[in-house]
Amino acid sequence: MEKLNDPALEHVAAFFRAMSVPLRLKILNALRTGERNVGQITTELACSQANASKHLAILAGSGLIEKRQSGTSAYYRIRDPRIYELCDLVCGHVGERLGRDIALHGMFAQAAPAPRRPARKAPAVKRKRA
Amino acid sequence: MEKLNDPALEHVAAFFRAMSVPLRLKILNALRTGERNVGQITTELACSQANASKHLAILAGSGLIEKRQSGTSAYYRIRDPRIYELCDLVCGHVGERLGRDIALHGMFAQAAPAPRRPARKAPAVKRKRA
DNA sequence: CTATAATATCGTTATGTAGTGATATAGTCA
DNA sequence: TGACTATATCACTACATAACGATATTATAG
Repeated sequence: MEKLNDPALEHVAAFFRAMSVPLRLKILNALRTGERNVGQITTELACSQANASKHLAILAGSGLIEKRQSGTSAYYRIRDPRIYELCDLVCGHVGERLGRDIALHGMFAQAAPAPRRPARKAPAVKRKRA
Repeated sequence: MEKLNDPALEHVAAFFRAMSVPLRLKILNALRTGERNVGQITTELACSQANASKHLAILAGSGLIEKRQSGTSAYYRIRDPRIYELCDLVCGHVGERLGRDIALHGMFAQAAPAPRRPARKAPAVKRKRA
């Protein structure tokens, strides 16, 4: 990594950015056991169809997953299972760091770091933001 | 990673987020050969002191680096060198993907993905944003 | 062609954040 | 003590983007 020029570094950063959203990690996780279409992801992860579609597109654009169209359905699958090695590496690392005494798959549910609030609260006020 | 609850997933995502900014990758890279103080980072990476300080703080907050105060200087160092294994893994992955024919440390400078524009263009217009 | 179903996309809002210049804070030395 | 140095922090702007609801697009079935 030492010898990377700026565009290359941007690609590496973009890769990490693709993995930096919980819902996308959940999607990758769901694809562990095989390909899924958008509807299945929407159901399994209990998110909106629009959101699932968007994040799947982002993951595909980042080269993490691949799309296969079949009729009106779009099936997505992991492009390279080595991604999971990476995830597990990070999980181990993170697990070590926070809660040296708490197992990673246990529940360290006390210290949620900024729970990603749900956005959109006021219905429509047309730019009030004073 | 399969068994992670939401707070844990957020931590993993936060880890990836910390690595998702080119300047921060450069900082980690600069720390490969040993600890550096803020001034050295500022000089080596040709960035502003404020920016260097901020990103160092972010990396420290994410647990990727550690701070050691010495007089007026603040020295930062890598907390766990295994980070670099991870970086190299990703670099290899990214390198494979874009430009199967171009070496990673070579120059694939043609396809810069969103060059991260410099922000701040107009000096001050006081909320015009119509 | 029409209806239906599955996805993708659009317009919106709220929020996060990288970078900047200016300033505050703290340690060192005369 | 005051000047100097190193770092941290502040206020700000520009921009990116996650989530939403609504709509457009596309393919299949009848």
